[in-house]
Amino acid sequence: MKAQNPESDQAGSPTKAEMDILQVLWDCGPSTVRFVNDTLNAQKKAVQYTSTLKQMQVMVERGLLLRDESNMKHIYSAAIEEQATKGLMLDKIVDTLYKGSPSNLVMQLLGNKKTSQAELDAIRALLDQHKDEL
Amino acid sequence: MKAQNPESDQAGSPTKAEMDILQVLWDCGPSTVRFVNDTLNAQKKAVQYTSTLKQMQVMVERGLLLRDESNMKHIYSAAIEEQATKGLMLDKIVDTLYKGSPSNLVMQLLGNKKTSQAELDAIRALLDQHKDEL
DNA sequence: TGTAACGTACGATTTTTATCGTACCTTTGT
DNA sequence: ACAAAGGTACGATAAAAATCGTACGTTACA
Repeated sequence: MKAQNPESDQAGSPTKAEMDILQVLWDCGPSTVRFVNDTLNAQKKAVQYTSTLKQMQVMVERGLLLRDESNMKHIYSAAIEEQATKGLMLDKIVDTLYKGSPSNLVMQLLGNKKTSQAELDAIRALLDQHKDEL
Repeated sequence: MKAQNPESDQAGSPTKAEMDILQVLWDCGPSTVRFVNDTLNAQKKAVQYTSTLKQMQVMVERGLLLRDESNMKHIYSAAIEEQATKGLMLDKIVDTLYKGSPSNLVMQLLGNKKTSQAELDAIRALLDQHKDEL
């Protein structure tokens, strides 16, 4: 049986467009549709105001956003944590692309020409730091 | 102007369903639709034979698969490299989720409870090995 | 030889995501 | 009072991705 109450459903992974919106809210905090739309357009995403509005309304239904309607200009905010959300998405990537093994992913990263020396050093530092915490 | 010849187009990122099919071909080598479909179903993906067939036909059009029609049972094979393809997908993840910084991604991985001690050790070993190669 | 098993072709449809137009409400300045 | 500016609601539609049914061809073999 399907859940009666959509509100209580587990929010599925955000789609691409949804992630763009969430990122703005994570970066800038609770905002109006106007602000989010302007930000997206400033970021080279040409999109109509009503499209963004609609997306955000849908996202409220999906449980991805919260909406404060006490003012005429509704204020939207992310209903899910940035790190937790990205963590889940990364988990899925690790599972589907790297047989569930994070080290396989790191191997890919190391072999990737795009990963700069500075980044490699940073990764190493992270590992060392993490080691100390054990 | 749009390319006249779809064959020559750059294959866009594979979709979810397409990745499932590609993975089978990467793992098992050139195969028939029947084999791919059986494999998917054995992996808990309930999907009809004709659906898989259609997908694979579309993927040939998209340049993701090659097809040998010399036999009645066509033999399909991946037209793109596994590592290269996954590398591109990972790049996109790094860009959109981690501001283009691989170390940010690794940080997430380290903080992730799902990453076992053994995995952490493996990652460290990779780093050490990589260091030696410099 | 004819029928069951197994293949491909291909259109149609469903589902999911994304985009937009139009109607209409509220605030503000004149 | 009312027009302009700026909001929201909501249905329609487009675009993308995924699924499937049906028609039809070929092979194996009883």
